[in-house]
Amino acid sequence: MRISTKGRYALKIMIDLAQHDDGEYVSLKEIAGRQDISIKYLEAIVGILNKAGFVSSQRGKSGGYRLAMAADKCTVGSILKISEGSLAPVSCLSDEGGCDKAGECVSLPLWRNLDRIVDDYLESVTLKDLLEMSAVDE
Amino acid sequence: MRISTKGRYALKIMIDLAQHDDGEYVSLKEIAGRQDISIKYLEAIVGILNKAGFVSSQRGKSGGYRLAMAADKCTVGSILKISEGSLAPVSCLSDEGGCDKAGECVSLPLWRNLDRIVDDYLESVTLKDLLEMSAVDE
DNA sequence: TTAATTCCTATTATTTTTATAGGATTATAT
DNA sequence: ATATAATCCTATAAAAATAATAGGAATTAA
Repeated sequence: MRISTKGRYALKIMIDLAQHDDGEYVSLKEIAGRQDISIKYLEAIVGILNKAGFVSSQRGKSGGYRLAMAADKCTVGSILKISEGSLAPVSCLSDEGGCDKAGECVSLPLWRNLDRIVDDYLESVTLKDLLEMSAVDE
Repeated sequence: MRISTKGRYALKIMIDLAQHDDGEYVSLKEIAGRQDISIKYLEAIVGILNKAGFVSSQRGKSGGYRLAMAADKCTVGSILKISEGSLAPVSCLSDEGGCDKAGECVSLPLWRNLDRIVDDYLESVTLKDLLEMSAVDE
């Protein structure tokens, strides 16, 4: 049930951009330094976020990325689903068509419920929520 | 966030044993036939369940396995945690010591909550629940 | 025009997953 | 007793997914 580095780093990128959301573009170099992840790997992950319209980018000198939406409109679930591909606990929930034994599968209702519970929670949390949660501790 | 075949097959084994829980031992050959999984792979997985005390075994001719506890006392969560090793969404929740940046990690509370939500649900469902859920459909 | 940045396509290394193989051991049924 | 059918044990291997790295092209601000 692990979230891969793709999802975790995608979330870190989005959090970092939310923390530095002042209209300026933030370069991957800065994010890489703060989050201790290689620029090259970040490039691959932020590319997904960019194509999906979660961030907007500016090429060239003093370019970088910034959030394409307000931090309180961006759910953690949407970020993780885009970066991980799917959050479904079993492939028959995400693959088209699903399993041919779905009708008789005793465990399928369990996976469906689990999937819904996870999705409900992750869609209920926004980037803003995360920042506020951790700000309380300071 | 996938459950591997180890966890899924472990659950299938337990469900199969619950469905044939009449005091007799059920052989892996029977389970393999019904669930369409190779005997050899089942051996590896049922070994984990056996060591953990989830099933009891009988060697030799007409041997096999049976549930070591009542189906309504056995939670899906316990089966998946034993077979998968851990259900934690990030390693810092399951590895000892965790991450050295835990104090400043903005995402950690999220992972903690997710872990608790998943665990709460999976621990609330027993093998008996699964059988009853699917029996309704018939 | 230079420097800094994103963007793009490959490639590679590592780890995890998903098994399979072969035989030793054990207990039942005949 | 003995053949048979099962679990049990250790090792190996194939495949897939994960986790990056590399090199350079394109772009843009200073």
